[in-house]
Amino acid sequence: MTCPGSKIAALGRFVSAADVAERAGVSRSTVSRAFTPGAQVSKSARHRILAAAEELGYRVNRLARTLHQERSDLVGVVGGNFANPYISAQLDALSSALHARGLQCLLMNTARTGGDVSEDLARLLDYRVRTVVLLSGATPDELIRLCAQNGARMVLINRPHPPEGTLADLILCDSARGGRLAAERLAQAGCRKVAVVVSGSRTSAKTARADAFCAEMDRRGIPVTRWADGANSYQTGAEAARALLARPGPHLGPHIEHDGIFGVTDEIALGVLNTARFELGLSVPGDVSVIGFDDAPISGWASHGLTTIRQSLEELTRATMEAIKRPAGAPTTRFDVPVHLVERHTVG
Amino acid sequence: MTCPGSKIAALGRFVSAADVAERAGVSRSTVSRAFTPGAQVSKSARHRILAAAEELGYRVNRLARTLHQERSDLVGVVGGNFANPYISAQLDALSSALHARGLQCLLMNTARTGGDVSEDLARLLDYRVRTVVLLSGATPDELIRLCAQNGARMVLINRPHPPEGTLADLILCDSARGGRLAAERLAQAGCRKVAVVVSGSRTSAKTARADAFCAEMDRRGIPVTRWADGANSYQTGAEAARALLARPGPHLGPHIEHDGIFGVTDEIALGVLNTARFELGLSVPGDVSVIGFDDAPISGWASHGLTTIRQSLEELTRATMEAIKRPAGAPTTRFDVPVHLVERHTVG
DNA sequence: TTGTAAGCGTTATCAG
DNA sequence: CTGATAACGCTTACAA
Repeated sequence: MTCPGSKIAALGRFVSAADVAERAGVSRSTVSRAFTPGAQVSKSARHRILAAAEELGYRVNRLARTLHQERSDLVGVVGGNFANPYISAQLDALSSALHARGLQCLLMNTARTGGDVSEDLARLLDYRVRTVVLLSGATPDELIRLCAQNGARMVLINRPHPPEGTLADLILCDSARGGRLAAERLAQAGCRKVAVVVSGSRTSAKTARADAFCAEMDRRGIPVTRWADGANSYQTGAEAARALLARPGPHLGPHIEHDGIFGVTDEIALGVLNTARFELGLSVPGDVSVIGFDDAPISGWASHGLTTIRQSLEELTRATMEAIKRPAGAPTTRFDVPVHLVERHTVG
Repeated sequence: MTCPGSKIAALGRFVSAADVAERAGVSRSTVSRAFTPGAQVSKSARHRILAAAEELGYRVNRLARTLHQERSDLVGVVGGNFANPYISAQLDALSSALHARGLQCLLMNTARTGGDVSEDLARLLDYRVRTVVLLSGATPDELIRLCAQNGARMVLINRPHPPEGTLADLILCDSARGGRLAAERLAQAGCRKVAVVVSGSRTSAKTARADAFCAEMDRRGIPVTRWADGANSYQTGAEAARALLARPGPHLGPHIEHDGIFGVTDEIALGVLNTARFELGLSVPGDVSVIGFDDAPISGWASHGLTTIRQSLEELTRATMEAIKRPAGAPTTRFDVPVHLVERHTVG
C-alpha cells in the first residue's frame, strides 16, 4: 500500500456510511448514492467516496438496507441431514446457484434438535427471508401460516402431500413413477419375494415411493415386506438387511429371506448393499438384487455400482431456482422433475 | 382456532410491532418489551400482546434489532465443496451446533464462481456477521483486512500458513503428524516406491500433509512421486491412479509403478482405491497400499474399508464452536485437533 | 449534483 | 408499568 496515512484503524465496530462521509467530506446521502447502482453522483465525489470506503473497509449494511425494501436477499434453506450423499450434493448445487444469483443462503439444520421444530423454523422469518426452501424434514402447518401472513414465499421439495391450503411452490420428482420403475425392474429380474426399506418418517416423499412400489408389486402378485423404521440413513439400511436377509439357522428363528430389496434412498440402499455383500456374505445381484432411489454421486462409484432411480440433480436445482426467482406476488406453481432408471450392477 | 375474528389476513408484507401494538391497544415500546427477556410488562398487557402477535403472525425483526446491537447472531460459513464426504459431515455437525446455540448460519459456496472471490466473501460482511468461518478455499488478505477493520472475528480451519498479521482464531489438525503417520504406515507395510496425491491448490492444509509425508519418506530413503493436479475430488484420485499405477506395456511408454499411495483427503484416496481395484484390476493391499486423510463416514463403509488418518469431527466441531463463542474483544487463539491412524484394510 | 429530512422496525432512555 | 422520543444505518423524496 502506498496511500499515505492509510494505517488500518480497527474501529472494533462496523464502519458506517457516516464514517465514510466524514472522511470523504460529503454527506451520508451522497455516500449512499455512490453505492446505489442507478444513482446520480459526480465523478469526483464518487471517486473520493470509493477511496475513503476502500481505506476504511466500508461495506453497505444490507440489514439496514433491507428495512426499506419489501424483500431481502436472504433465502432460508432448511434440512435435516446435510451429510446424506444426495442431500449434500443438492445443497452444494443450490448454494452455488444462489451465490451466482447474488442471493444469500441462510442455512438451518433441524435435525438433532430437542426443541420445537416449528419455533426453530419460524426463526428464519426473524431474518426476513424472502423465501423458505424446505429440502427435507417436517413441514409444520404453523410455518405455512407464518409465511403466508408475512408474505414470504415457500418452496417445498419432494413433499407429496402438502398441508391443506399451502401457499407454496411445489417441486416434485415423480415418486409414483420411480417406485413403479423400481418394482418393474425387480420383477423383471425374476424376484419372487421382495422388501422395501423406508425410514420411519411419515409425510415424506419416501413414503410415496414405497407406496408406489408396493402397489405395483401387488398388481403383479409378488409379496412385499415393508420395513419402516429408523432414520434416513446407512445404518437403517444395514439393520434392515440383517433382518430381511437373515439366513435360516437354528438360532435365528423363522426363515426370512428376500431376493430383492428397494431402498427408498440411495443411502439406505447402500447400507443394504454393503451389509449383504460384506457382512452376510451374499452375492449381489446373485443372491439378492438391490435398487435405490436418488442417484447420489457415490452410487456410481465402482465400489457400489448401484442400480437406482435417478432424480436429476440439475433439473431439481434448476426448478428450485426458478421457484426462488418468482416475484413476490406470483401465483404458486408446481415443477415436476423427471425420474428414470439408471442401470448398473446390483440387479440381476 | 376459537378466537373470534381471527381470520388470517395476509398483509403481503412482514407484520411489524406497530401492527401488533394497534391490535393490542398499546404502544410500540410495550410490544418491544413484551419480547425482551428481562423487561417489565404487566401481565395483562403481555397477554394481550402475545395473543395479538400470535394472531397476526408477528415475529421480531432481527435485522432491525441488530442495528442497535454491536453483534448479530449471524455466522458466515464459507466453503467450496459441500458435496465432499468429509466437508459435508463437517457442515452438518457445525450447522447443527450453531442452531443449538441460537446462532444462524449464513452459508457461502465459493466454488464455481467466475467472479472475484474476495469480493464474494466480503459480501458476508454486508450482513454484519459476527464471525466468518472458513472451512475451505482461499483466504484472501483482503478479507482478513476487512474483518479486522469491521471488528468481525474470523475462524480459520486447517489453514497452516495464515496470512501475515492475521487476526483470527486458528483451528489446526496436526497435518505434520498426520503426514508422518501415513508415511510410517506405508513404510511399515514394506512399500519401496510411493506417491502422494494432492489437489492443485497451493495454500491449503493438504500441502502440509503432503510435505510432511515426503519429508518422512525422504528420511527413510524411500522415493516418492508427488502428483499435484486437479481439484480435491474423487476424479483427481482416479486420474492419479491411472497415471501412477499404469502397468508396463508396449503402448504405455516408461514403466511407472508404485506400491503405496497417500491421498491427502479421503475423497482423493477413495478415487485411487476404486480405480486401482475395479478399473486397473489391482489388489489392494496386495499389489498396492492406499491410505487417506480425514476419516469421512463413507471411508469406514465395508465397501471401502479405507485405512486413514483421522481428524476427529467431534473435536473439530467442538473447537470451531469454542472459537465462535469467544467474545468480541477476546485475544485470538489456536486450537489443535489431534490426529491418529485408523487401521482398516487398504494397507498391507 | 448535492444536502436536508423523513422513514424503515427495532431498542434504549427518560419522563410520567 | 407505560408512552414519547431518540438513536441504529440506510434509502429516498424533496429542496437547494
